[in-house]
Amino acid sequence: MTQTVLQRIQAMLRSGELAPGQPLPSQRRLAEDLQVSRASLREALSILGTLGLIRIEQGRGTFVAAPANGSDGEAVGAWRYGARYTPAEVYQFRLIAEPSAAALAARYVTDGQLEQLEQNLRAFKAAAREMDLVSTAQLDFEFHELIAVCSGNRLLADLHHTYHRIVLDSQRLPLARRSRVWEPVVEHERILKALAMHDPEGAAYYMRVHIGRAADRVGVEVVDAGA
Amino acid sequence: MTQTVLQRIQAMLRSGELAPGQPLPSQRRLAEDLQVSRASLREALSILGTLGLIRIEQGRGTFVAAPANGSDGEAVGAWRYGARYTPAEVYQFRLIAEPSAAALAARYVTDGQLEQLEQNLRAFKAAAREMDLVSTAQLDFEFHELIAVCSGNRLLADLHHTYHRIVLDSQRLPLARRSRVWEPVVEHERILKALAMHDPEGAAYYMRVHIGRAADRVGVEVVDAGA
DNA sequence: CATCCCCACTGGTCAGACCTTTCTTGTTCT
DNA sequence: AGAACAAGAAAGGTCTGACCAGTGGGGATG
Repeated sequence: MTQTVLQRIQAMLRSGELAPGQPLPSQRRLAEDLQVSRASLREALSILGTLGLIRIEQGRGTFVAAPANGSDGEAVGAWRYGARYTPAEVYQFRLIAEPSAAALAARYVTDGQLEQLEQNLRAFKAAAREMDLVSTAQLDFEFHELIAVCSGNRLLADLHHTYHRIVLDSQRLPLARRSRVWEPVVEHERILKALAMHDPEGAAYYMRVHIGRAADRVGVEVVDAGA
Repeated sequence: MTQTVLQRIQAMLRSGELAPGQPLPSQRRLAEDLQVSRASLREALSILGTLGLIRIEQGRGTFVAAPANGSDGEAVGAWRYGARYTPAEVYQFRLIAEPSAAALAARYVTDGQLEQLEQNLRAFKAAAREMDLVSTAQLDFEFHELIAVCSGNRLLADLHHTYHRIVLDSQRLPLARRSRVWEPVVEHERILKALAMHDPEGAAYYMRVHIGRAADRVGVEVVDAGA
C-alpha cells in the first residue's frame, strides 16, 4: 500500500503535474484521492521528504522540492544531519578508492559476477527510464558495492558499506537532477564494458569520470587527489 | 518526533547493539520502549527500510539488514563477526589510499604539521639507530597517521586508524628485518621533503614506493591496482 | 509417529480524535 | 484610515485502538 502510494506520488512529481515549489494537496485530501488512510499516506510522504523530493512544513503544507539546481551553496546545505563527514570528503574518498577497486575488479571479476552486474544495469536502466529516483539511487549504490566485492579486497568491500551508511546516515540519497538521470546509466555501461573486457585501466578511468560527474550532479565540489 | 525516533534507531544500529540479521523488537514493543505511538515509529521504520538499513517482513519481524552479500550469496556469515583481513589486502588498500592522502597533504599541510612530522622523523631516526624495533613500528604508523590527518579528509584519517587496529589485532607489527631497518627512514625523509615543498605528485610517488617496499620488507606480495 | 489445525505472534492498514503551528480575516482601538 | 490584536480555518504532527493478513510453533488428532 505504502509502496503503491510512493510510486503514484513519484509519478505525479515527475509527470510535471506538480511544478517545483507548488503545494501538494493537503494530506487529508490526498489520502481521500488516493483511497488510502492518512497514516499510510504519511509514511510515503515521510520517505519522499527524507529523500528530498518534497518539503513538508507544519502549518503550511507540503511542497514539491525545488530541483537541485546548480545554484551551489544550497544543494549541499541539505546535508543537515551528516555531522561527521562532509559530502566533499566522501566523494573525494570515492574518487581515490573506487577507480582502484574497478581496476582490481577488472582483473578478478567472474562470469557470474558480470551477470549480476548486467542484471543490475538492466534494472538501473528500467528505473531510470521510469524516472523512479528511489530505485535508481538504490541500484546505483548496489552497482558500486558489487564492484567493490569483485575487487577481491574485503577492506574495499566493507569500506563501501561503511560510506554507504555515511550517506544514508545523512538521510539524503544522492538523487541526481531529473534532467541528468540518464547520465549515470551510460557511465555504468562504460564501466561494465571495461570490466567485461578485463581492462583495468579502462575500468579505473571510466570509474574516475563517473564519480567525478556524480559529485557534480549533486553539486559537490571535490579536489581530486590526482595520484 | 519521527525524526527523533529515526536518530535513536540509527544510533542503535551504529552502536552495534543490534548485529546484522538480528531482529529488532516488535513494533508494539519498540514503540513502548521509545515512548512513541506505533504510527510515528512506523514512519521511521519505513524510511529506514527504504534506505536499506533494515529489512521488514510481514508476519516475521524487522531485521537489521545484512551487509552486502553480493558475491556468491554464500559467504554471507563469513564476516558477520569480526572481519579479518589478510596483510595483502591491507597493503593493497594502503597502496591505493595513502599516495592520494600524501598528495592531498602536500597541498594542505601547515607549518605546524610539518614540524610535527619532522619531530616524528627525528624520533624515528633515533629509534632506528638504536634498533628499537617496537618504537620504529609505532613511529612509522604515527607518521602515516599524521599524513592522513594533514590530508584534510577525515574519512582517510579515521580509516587509517581502522586498519592500524586491524594490523595490531593480527599481532603482526610491520617489523622490518634488521638489515633493512634503515630503509624506511630514508623513504620517510623523501616523503616529508615532498610535503614540505608542497609537491603533490612527488609526495604521492614516494609514498607509493614506500608502501610497496614496506610490503616487500614484511614479505607480502601485493597486486598494485595501478590506477 | 506423522499430520493437521489452531492460535499467538509478527507487520500492514485504517478511522477518528486531538494537538501545534501558520496564516487569514475581521474586529477593535488609536 | 491605519495599525494592532484576536479568533478561526486549515495545514501538518501525534496518538489511540481496532482490525486485517501473513508466519510459525505447538498441541490435538489420526
